Amino acid sequence: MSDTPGYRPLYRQVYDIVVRKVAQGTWRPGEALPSEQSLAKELGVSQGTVRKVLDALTAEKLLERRQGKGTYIAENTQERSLFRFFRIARPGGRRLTPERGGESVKVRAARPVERSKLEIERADRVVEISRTRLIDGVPSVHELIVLPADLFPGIERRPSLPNTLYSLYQTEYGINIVAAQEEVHAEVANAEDHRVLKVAVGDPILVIDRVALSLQGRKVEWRASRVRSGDLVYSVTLT
Amino acid sequence: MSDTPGYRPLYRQVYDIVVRKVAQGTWRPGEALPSEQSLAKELGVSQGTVRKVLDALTAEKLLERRQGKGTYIAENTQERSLFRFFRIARPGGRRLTPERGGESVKVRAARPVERSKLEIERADRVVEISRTRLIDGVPSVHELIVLPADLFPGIERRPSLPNTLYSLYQTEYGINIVAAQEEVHAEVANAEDHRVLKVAVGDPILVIDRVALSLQGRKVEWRASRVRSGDLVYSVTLT
DNA sequence: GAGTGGTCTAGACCACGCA
DNA sequence: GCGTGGTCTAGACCACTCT
Repeated sequence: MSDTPGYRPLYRQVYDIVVRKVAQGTWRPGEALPSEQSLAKELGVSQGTVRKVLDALTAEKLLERRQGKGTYIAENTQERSLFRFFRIARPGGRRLTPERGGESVKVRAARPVERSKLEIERADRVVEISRTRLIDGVPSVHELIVLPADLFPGIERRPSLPNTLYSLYQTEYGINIVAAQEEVHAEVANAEDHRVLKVAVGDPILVIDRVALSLQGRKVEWRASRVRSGDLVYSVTLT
Repeated sequence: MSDTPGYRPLYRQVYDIVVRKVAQGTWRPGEALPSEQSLAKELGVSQGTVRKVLDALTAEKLLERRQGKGTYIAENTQERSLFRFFRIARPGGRRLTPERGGESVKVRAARPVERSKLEIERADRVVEISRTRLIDGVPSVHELIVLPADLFPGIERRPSLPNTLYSLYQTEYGINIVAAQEEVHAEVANAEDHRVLKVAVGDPILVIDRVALSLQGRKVEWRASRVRSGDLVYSVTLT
């Protein structure tokens, strides 16, 4: 016998098959999957087993089910992505929608900290995106985003980037962001913060460090966001 | 017809029954529930329906299931509570266990901000707990905790408070904390931070504002934590 | 071996969306 | 009215725990 369980429930195998089909793009974002019945027949299992898998993937937000219609690949639409991963709000809870400010994109060699954050090799290149986001017209967030260049070929030549990058990752590069590890800490504003965010040097700044994970569990984005911390908060619900 | 669904699945009713029994203390934390079979018979539904409910409540962390043994009321033990709601860590991810520092408890009238945060009435009284927590022996977190006094009778007369208050709420007052809404922002250290946390005035401070919700959905605790932000971060995984 | 939760099946009926 | 997912049932067998 091996040291791994040795016992592998049927639904686990079905789960892996469905995840692989989504990851490989056999089904595209927004599309409907085959019905439970036809999936069950195709895979040689009961409808109940298929149901268990689809329910689990729906809980993980990879799928969406609509009674009477079908089961769909979840789309990282603008609003959905924002509400899921953009945690900046006004004190008291009102969620916000940032607008796009200035941005720049370049490809360069990875620095040590980036190799560590993204778990990539010494020789690998990265894409660096620097951008400012406005809230109610005011520059409020400055982001430095670093991606492994091999996963996002040609991204630096796109004329412009969408407000929510994750929908771009999904539709153009087949990369589904399913989770993000964030670390938040406080700093005081430096000269660049003063220039970009129009805050006084010495004012408090909220810094959010994020590593985003793909469906396959790979670290595909590192993002450091510096946020004006007068009337904005980082908001999250623990369950 | 009414404007509410008008349709109420069986498992929803069973769900409510089980939640009520836990909330009322019919079953105590750490105890085993009756088996699926006996619950099903008692409630006049199939085992599958009971299973659906118990699985859901397990996902919500109110129950724990152990194959071959039974289904148990989840306990807010020290470690469990800490890992679930204490999000302070070292950069890079290592989770920390705070130790108890000085604390003081008093009962007084509620202030306007507290009435708003806890959704209580003008005349209600509150318990105020002020305490310092140490990390690796260093004063690192200063907390101001406010509770509706009517929910926690006599708490101010306890000789000392445990490190994790939520296990006390659960075992002594029958209050299960199931979720918390947190808002994080940055400030610069004031004179009190300097005194309590030994940081320089003007250093960055992380402030965490939490409202904790009970199983019944009531706001039962408001907590403001001020955290030394040199080598500590607020760490959370978005999914 | 007895009792528990975990998996899997087959089938019935319900609620919903759409043509 | 048809096809979809959602609920509910009954029963079989498996894996785990404890005695």
